[in-house]
Amino acid sequence: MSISLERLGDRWSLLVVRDLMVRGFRTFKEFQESGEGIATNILANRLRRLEASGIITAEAGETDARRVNYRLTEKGIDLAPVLLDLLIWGARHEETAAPCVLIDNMENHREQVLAEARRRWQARDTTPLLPKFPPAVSIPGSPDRHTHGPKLRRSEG
Amino acid sequence: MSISLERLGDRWSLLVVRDLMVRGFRTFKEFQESGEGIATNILANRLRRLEASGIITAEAGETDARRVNYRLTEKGIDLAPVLLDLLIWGARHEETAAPCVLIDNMENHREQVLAEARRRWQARDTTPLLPKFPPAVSIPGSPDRHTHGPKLRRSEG
DNA sequence: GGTGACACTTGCAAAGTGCAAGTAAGATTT
DNA sequence: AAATCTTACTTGCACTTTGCAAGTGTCACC
Repeated sequence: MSISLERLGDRWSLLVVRDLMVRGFRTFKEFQESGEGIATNILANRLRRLEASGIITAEAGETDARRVNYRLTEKGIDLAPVLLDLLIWGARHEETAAPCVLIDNMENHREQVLAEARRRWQARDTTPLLPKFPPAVSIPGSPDRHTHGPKLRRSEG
Repeated sequence: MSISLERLGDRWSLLVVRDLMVRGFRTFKEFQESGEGIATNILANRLRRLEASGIITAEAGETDARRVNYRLTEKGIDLAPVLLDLLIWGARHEETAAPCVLIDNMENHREQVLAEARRRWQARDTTPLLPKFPPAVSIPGSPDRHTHGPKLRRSEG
């Protein structure tokens, strides 16, 4: 586990992976403007490190050669469970923009969410897995639940 | 998720949480001598930050007042899934000391491993969840599988 | 062939980190 | 009760990493 933290144990690396995975980012500019406020030199450095670790790949754009398209490797997409758990943890214990329903959804349909993330990766489908935020992610084949109201957290009693 | 990384996004914080959770550490000295090589000032700083974030608590030892016993809070033990996934990811994709069987065990009995971690936390049971390494963790009520031989990783084909 | 977009570099100040040494307070030994 | 030891830190200092602003090189489009 300490080796994992050697690769990912900083403020930015996992955010880059997340943006690739759930927000469908592919280019330097998208990361830069994502609102997280990562400095360009750090971003460049992290992209290189992630590439060196085999977590992402970089390839020149087809239509526009200036563009560099970053993409998760299999090793990278295998980080999905970590990201999901971090998201759930943050939503449960910190102030977050993420609505309860969405989190519940992710906790209850964990395997489906992960499968969907992997599917999109494989299909090169860059539709964001998580929307801006209000609308809940809809898992194909899972019954929709109502969209409002705070819910008791699992382990609060 | 970015809030999660604000709390835990560095080289050491999650290692401290892990040592509390699976190695049964409780004191400053144990962390210091754990072999990971954390500097004492950084350790002190991280313990304070984790405490400020409500992830751990510090209380004076009962028999020896010099001793400070650190303990995970509920918020802290809720990081168990993150740690488990990081461990599994590292074992699958990086060189690790952890034997395949142990990892398989953890992947296949995820919920049981997490339940066991929580149980020990609740019971203040500081027996390490993960042994030194060779012996595999035995989950109560789960059939033992044979202990040797490399196994195919799930997503390698 | 000039302009602008994109993906970076570079320079520099500020913050964070690692190491060695020191300190304070409680326990233990004599 | 004085000396010593343990534990949990803090301090000082060199070094590294980060953040911000500005600059550079390459390509596409007009």
